Amino acid sequence: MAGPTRDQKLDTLLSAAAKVFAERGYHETSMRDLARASGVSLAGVYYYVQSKEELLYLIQTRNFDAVIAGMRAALTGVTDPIERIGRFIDNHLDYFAAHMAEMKVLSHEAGALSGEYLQKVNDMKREYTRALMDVLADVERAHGPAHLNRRVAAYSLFGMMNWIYNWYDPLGDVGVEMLSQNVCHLFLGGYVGLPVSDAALPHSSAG
Amino acid sequence: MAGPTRDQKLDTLLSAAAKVFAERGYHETSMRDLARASGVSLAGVYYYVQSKEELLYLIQTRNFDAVIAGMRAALTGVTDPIERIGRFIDNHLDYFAAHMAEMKVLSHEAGALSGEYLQKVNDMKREYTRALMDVLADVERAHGPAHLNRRVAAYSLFGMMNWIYNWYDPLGDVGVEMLSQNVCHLFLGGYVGLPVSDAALPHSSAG
DNA sequence: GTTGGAGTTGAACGATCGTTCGAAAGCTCG
DNA sequence: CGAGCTTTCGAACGATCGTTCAACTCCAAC
Repeated sequence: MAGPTRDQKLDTLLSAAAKVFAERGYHETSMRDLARASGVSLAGVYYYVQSKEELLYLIQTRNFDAVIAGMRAALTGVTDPIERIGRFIDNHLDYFAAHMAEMKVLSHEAGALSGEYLQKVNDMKREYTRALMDVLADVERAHGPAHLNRRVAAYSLFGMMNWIYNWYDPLGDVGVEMLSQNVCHLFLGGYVGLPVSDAALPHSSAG
Repeated sequence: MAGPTRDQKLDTLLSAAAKVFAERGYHETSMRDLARASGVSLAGVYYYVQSKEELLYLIQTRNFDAVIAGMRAALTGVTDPIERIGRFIDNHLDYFAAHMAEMKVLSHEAGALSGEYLQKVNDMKREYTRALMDVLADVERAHGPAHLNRRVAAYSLFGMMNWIYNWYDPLGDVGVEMLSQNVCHLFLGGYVGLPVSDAALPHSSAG
């Protein structure tokens, strides 16, 4: 019969805030909007959070943490560079599609943070980008140097994946697996220069 | 010796506003910031513009108009579907790199408009997206059906191209031609499934 | 030199913002 | 019951927001 714990209430608040931030935008959203959306009073929000900016920071770091952790788990034990890229893309898009509001806030509201908050998120961004660049280096080691700049390729892939909050509907006629497969094909076909068989993509394996 | 005309002053104001909007974001920017950045008084801004939202609207439509007009011009007379895609990408990235602030505002501040303003920009977006989809249909007619969803491919390309405001520096070591060539290679290699020779890309032609 | 419109301004308007604070309400344990 | 916490809230704070307006300058036309 125990009521919701403090952390659970914070999670509820963060989830409600992410939804409103995603719809209206961070700066357009007032703390009164968040209070209304989460069912507490205006002052009540400040019992769980120190400031509006910390609210945004918590949404960004918690979800970015989950993305990075999922990426590490998806890559451990996988040695084939092509499949490593597939897993990287898969993890990113799966999480994105399952947490559209939070990931839109992470992708779109990057510049709204400042000071230490901004620095910590930027650190995670650097780490995540580095991980992708390392996988790309693996691919080139195995399949010969790509005919395009590695940094351009990496940010192009991030662009493909992060842009989806502008158009993708997880409940529409394009399923998440299809989306992920298409992005894999698009990127790998262009990056390594040869068509990738479906069998090489992680979608065909269980789990 | 004629001083700047009214339209020229409006252009100056829009250009200054685009720069500030790109740096600080639309909602974070106050009309007082814009007044300071453009060298007029706060009230003076309202002599040239009816509202802050109209300011954003003018930045978006004027530049979107230029992108669409450039695309039409770049595509007229070109029949080879692959080269048409190359021209489409080229025009988009060239204009983007040459007007980073304005295009960041167009890409990133899409949801800040409302009412009739939003509808008009959305109409242009639909028109531009349709143009790309038509070119993709041409490609498939010429090279056989692609092994990926056309809509996913189109929005992935827009993602690659529009995301650059997050990382690309036109004055850095990656030139605009290299960026455009890389994106062409990446997209065409993945979309039509075979490597594209440099000769097929519009960069190799004069102009 | 006076009129009249174009351009510009300082000062102010009401509204809304993020945040604070003291008090009230609920809960646990003696 | 009531002491001592956690949790919640109404009300208010100063600041800043977008916008307005009457008044001012400037300059060409008569």
